[in-house]
Amino acid sequence: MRSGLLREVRGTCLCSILAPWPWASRFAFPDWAYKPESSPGSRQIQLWHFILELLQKEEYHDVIAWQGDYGEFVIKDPDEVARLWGIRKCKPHMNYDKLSRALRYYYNKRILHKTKGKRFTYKFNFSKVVLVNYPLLDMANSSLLLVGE
DNA sequence: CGCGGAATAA
DNA sequence: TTATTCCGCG
Repeated sequence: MRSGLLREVRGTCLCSILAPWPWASRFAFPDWAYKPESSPGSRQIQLWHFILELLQKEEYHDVIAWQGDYGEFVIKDPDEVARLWGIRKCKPHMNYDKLSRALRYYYNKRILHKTKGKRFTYKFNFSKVVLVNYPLLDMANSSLLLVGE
């Protein structure tokens, strides 16, 4: 996969977070963030997977990037993110209005929530997401994953 | 902008 | 079920 960024925690493949914070190395991303569309069990690419994908690549730091608290990110260029998402999903008429509606559906699912007052800023509920994706993961021994929420 | 209902698609 | 599309409201 992505050698160099990989860590092994209780059998679960994790990738170190690519963030500018000094304490960033203490945290990690579960590998579902990098799960290819073709992998067994996964259907079409999900929006939050795509968001994580962009967040993980430094070439998009002017488009979308981590900023603020752990799990918090800012969409610096809404039109560009929408354009990229539209290309990925073959939806040429995608725009931020529609993309943001999809993000809002994540609120009830507890995958994301809005950082109120901060424009284009959302925050991942990593602890919830990880529990959902890795129900058997021993959270007591994976406190590094529980910082969000 | 940000929100969430409603209809519809895949 | 996860979006996509459209939209009225604050």
